[in-house]
Amino acid sequence: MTLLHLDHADTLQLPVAGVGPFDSLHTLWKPSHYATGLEAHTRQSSWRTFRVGDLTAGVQLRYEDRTVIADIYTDGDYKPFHREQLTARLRASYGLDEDTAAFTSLAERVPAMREPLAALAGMRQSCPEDHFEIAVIALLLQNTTISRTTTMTRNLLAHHGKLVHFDGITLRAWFTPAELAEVTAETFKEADRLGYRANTLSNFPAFFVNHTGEDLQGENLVEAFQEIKGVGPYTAAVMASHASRDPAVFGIDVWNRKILARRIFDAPDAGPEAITRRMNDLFPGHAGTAALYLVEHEYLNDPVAPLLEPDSIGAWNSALENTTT
DNA sequence: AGCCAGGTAATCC
DNA sequence: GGATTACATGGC
Repeated sequence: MTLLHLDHADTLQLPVAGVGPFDSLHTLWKPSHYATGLEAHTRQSSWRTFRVGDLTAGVQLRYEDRTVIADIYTDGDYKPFHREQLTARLRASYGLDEDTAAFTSLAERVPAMREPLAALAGMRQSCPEDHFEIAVIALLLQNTTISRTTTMTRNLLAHHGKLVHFDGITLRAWFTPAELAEVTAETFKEADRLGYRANTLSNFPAFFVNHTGEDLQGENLVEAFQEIKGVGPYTAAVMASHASRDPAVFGIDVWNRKILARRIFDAPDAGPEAITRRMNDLFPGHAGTAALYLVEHEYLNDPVAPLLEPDSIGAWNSALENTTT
């Protein structure tokens, strides 16, 4: 795969709204998130790629004086509307306009939340993926292990995405729905090893080409997304909670079910209804945020994809650039 | 060797 | 309706 070099095009200053705490490290980097190659993090700096329309952008992020500073690197004509789109995308992706005060005051009354709050206060939900991209992630999480999810993600991005270099880092970048529409279900199955998900993924490009952002406004998103064959309640809830950033919504699965059962019931497992009811009782309107804090705290001391040390970036770059598939 | 993974749809009664 | 089962694949 060719390595695309991105040039510096802009610097965005993104002030964090409100006056409450802001945990920049755990907003930009989530200890529970698996490795995709789409982002890299050190304690001081994060790098992430975005597809914005026709543009491929690399972004370097850091935090100073209550402001997230984003250096933008691109592969082509950078226009004022790209600046607007990226600004909106970054503010939404990292919840820079969201206030955590209402959640915090609820959480302070719940013993199970004492440690997560102490460690993570001011953390926002992060979702740099757009609707299409998070749908692909949620699909690849269905009924399989993280190890296989990681392999399938790597295959899809290596075969159909891009490889870019900017600001000293090499990263993968997503394909767009239009680009993925060119790929057959047989390729998804045989080359990308998606198994039965191959047919579902083939349904995604058409849906997202036909439903761009606004026309899903006002719809019941959890229902709307389930119009796609292969997308059920779990995948739709993940998509909807990220699309709407509704702090009350969370997709419950075998993984977070066990984590939440342990934290709120002190039991190894519990039924999904019982967990949902209890979370809503404890954190009315903010159960999704509460689940986020409990899950990230679970992984805080043993992250799925640990932070990089600055002197290991060379090895990171080589690993991505030498991938042959 | 089987069982099970950060589910879903089809097919039973 | 709710309970069961096939669906791909790979790791333990």
